[in-house]
Amino acid sequence: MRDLIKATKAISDETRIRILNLILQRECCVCEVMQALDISQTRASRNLNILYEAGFLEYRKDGLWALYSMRKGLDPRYASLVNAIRSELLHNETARLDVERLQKAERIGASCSAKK
Amino acid sequence: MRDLIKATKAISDETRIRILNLILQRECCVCEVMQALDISQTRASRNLNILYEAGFLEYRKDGLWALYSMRKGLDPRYASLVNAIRSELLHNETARLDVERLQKAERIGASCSAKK
DNA sequence: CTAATATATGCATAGATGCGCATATAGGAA
DNA sequence: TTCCTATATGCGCATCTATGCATATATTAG
Repeated sequence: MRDLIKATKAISDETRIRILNLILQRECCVCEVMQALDISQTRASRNLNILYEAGFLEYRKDGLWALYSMRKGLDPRYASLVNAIRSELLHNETARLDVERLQKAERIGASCSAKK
Repeated sequence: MRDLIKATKAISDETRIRILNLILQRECCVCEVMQALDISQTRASRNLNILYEAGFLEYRKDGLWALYSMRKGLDPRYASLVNAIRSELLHNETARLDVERLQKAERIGASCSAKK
């Protein structure tokens, strides 16, 4: 019960739904998420961690980069939550634009957008 | 997006998951929910309304009683959320006891438990 | 009409949540 | 070592959430 509540809490937030949308496309690092959603580094990092803690994401380090991807072998219950999100996102304009910006994002960190 | 967030927020709460569990069994009035979960009238009424506003429940009045039931023709996205809950509840002891108490509950109102 | 009863709701409050700022941490480069 | 950079995190604050208490509303009985 606790886990299910944690999972549904995790996806009941617009920022995190948009992040899941990105990671459903491909593995992302924190700075790519920042750029694609145009949000702060803190916000990207914290929300990625919440999705990770809730059981949706895998995490690995590659040098300075923290890489998040969809967790393999997701519990069926969680999978149906992800499916609900997936079908929601199909016709969502914000989600489409986020993915578009993700394609242009570079794997450079917070300092880049800070220089703007 | 707003609707999906509203729906996932609605089910990311233990009280409301337990309420859904009852109503998945059968139509319930507020006082039956109070009795089965052993919670206050305010709490039962408010959480039922949140589930209703989120799109999970149907509402009808029968005399003094407010009757809530699962909404027919639930959007497929919502249905997969409900399925996640359903499979969670299958092996949940609290949920089992709640249903047991629901069977003993009587359609008498708040004053009953207030008299205790 | 009045009284009784089931439910809804305004208000106050404790606790949770989201996020920015500043800073800590960790890995790579020189 | 020292400097740079990507990410994580402590702290504070504004906002949201859940709930109890008291009361309002609505329906039925008499």
